[in-house]
Amino acid sequence: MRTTLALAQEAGYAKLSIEAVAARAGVGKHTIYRRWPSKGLLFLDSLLSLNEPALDYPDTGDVMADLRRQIHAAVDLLAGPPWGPLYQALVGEAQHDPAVAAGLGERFIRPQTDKTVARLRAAQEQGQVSPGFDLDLAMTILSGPLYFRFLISQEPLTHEYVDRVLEALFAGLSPRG
Amino acid sequence: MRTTLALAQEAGYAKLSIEAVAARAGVGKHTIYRRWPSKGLLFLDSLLSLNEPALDYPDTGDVMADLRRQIHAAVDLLAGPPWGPLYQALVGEAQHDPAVAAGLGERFIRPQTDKTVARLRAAQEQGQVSPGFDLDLAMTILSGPLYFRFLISQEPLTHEYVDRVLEALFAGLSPRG
DNA sequence: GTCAATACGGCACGTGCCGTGCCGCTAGGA
DNA sequence: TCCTAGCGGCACGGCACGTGCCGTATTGAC
Repeated sequence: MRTTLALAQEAGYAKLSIEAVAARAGVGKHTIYRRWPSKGLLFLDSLLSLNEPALDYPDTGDVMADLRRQIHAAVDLLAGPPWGPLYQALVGEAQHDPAVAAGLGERFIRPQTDKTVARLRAAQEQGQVSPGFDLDLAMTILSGPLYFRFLISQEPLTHEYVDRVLEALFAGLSPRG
Repeated sequence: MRTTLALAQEAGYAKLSIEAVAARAGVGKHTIYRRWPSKGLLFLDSLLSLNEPALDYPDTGDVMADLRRQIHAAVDLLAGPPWGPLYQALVGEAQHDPAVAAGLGERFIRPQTDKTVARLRAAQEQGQVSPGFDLDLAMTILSGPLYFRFLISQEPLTHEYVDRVLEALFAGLSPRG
C-alpha cells in the first residue's frame, strides 16, 4: 500500500499499474491479486490506510464556529498534496467502478456524513439551526459546494471560500434573511 | 462519435477502446487518432455533439419558479439513461485527464454557469435575491448539492430533491430565516 | 523434531489494447 | 491527366492484464 501511494504520487493514478507496484515492492503479482481484486480497491485501501487524524467535530456550543473549524481542517487535508490529487483520483475512479464507489461511500463518506449530521442535530436542539430543517439535506448542501469546486471547477479550496459558503448558507438567498 | 456513444452505453466507458470503435465503425484507427488525441477527448466530443436542447432559462419574473423549471429539465436529462451514466463517466474521466477537465469546463460547465448567473443577476436586480450576494457563489451553492448527490452519494436525482434544495437555500439554515 | 500445508517471489504465458508504421486504393483539385 | 491527401486494412513492438507453474521459506500440528 505504501508503494501504491508512492507510485500514484509520482506518475499519477492513471499511469499506476499493479505490475509496477509489484515490481517496486519486490513482490509477486499474486501476492497483490490475492488481497485486492482491482487496482481501484487497492488504491482505496491504500489511501484510507493513512487514516488521518479522524477529523472529529469539536462542540463548543457555537455551530457556525465548529463547522468552520472542522471544514477548515478537512479542506487543509484535501486541498493540497499529497491527499488532494490522490483523493481526486479516487473519486474519479469511483465514477467508473461501482465497487470503489461502494467502498468509498461506506468507509469515508458515510462516517464523515454521520459526524456532520450529529453535530448539526446538537445545534438544532439548541435552536441554532431552523427546527424543521432536514439535516441530511443540510449536510449535502454544506458538502456539495466544496465538492463542486474540488471536482468540477477544479479551483483551489481555501478557508476563505469555506467561510463564504457557510455565511451564505446560514443567511439564505432571500433578501432580509 | 455515434459508435463511441453506442459502445459506451453497451459496455460502459471503462471498457471502451479506440480499437473497438474503429472496428465497429468500419474505420482505420488512424482516422480516429488523426482527429482525437485520446479516448477521453473523443468521448467528450461525442457526448457534447448530442447538443441537447440547450437548457435555456425562462424568465417569467419569478426566480424560484424559473430556477426550479430549469433545474428540473437539467435533472431529467442528466439523471437517467442515456445521458446519466455517460455524463458520470465523463466527469470521472475529467478527474484523471486534465485535457478532458479543461474541455468539459469550457464547453459545458462554463456556459451553464454563465446562464445561471445571468438569470440570478436579473433576479437580484428585481430584489428577489439578497443584494450583496455573490452570484458565482450562489451558483456553486445551487449546483454543488446536485453534483454531490450525482457523483458521491450516487442516489437518484429527483424533482423532489431539487425542490427541497431550492427551498432550503432561499430560506437559509438559521432559524426564522 | 518432523512434516504437511500454505504463502511467497520469480518467471512465463496468452490476451487485449495502445500508438505508429507501411501498403494500395480512391476521390478531388490543378 | 496526373498528383496528392485522406482513407481502410494490416502488422508491428510495447505494455499491462490476469493466470498458470515452480522451487523455496515459513508456520502450525502432532
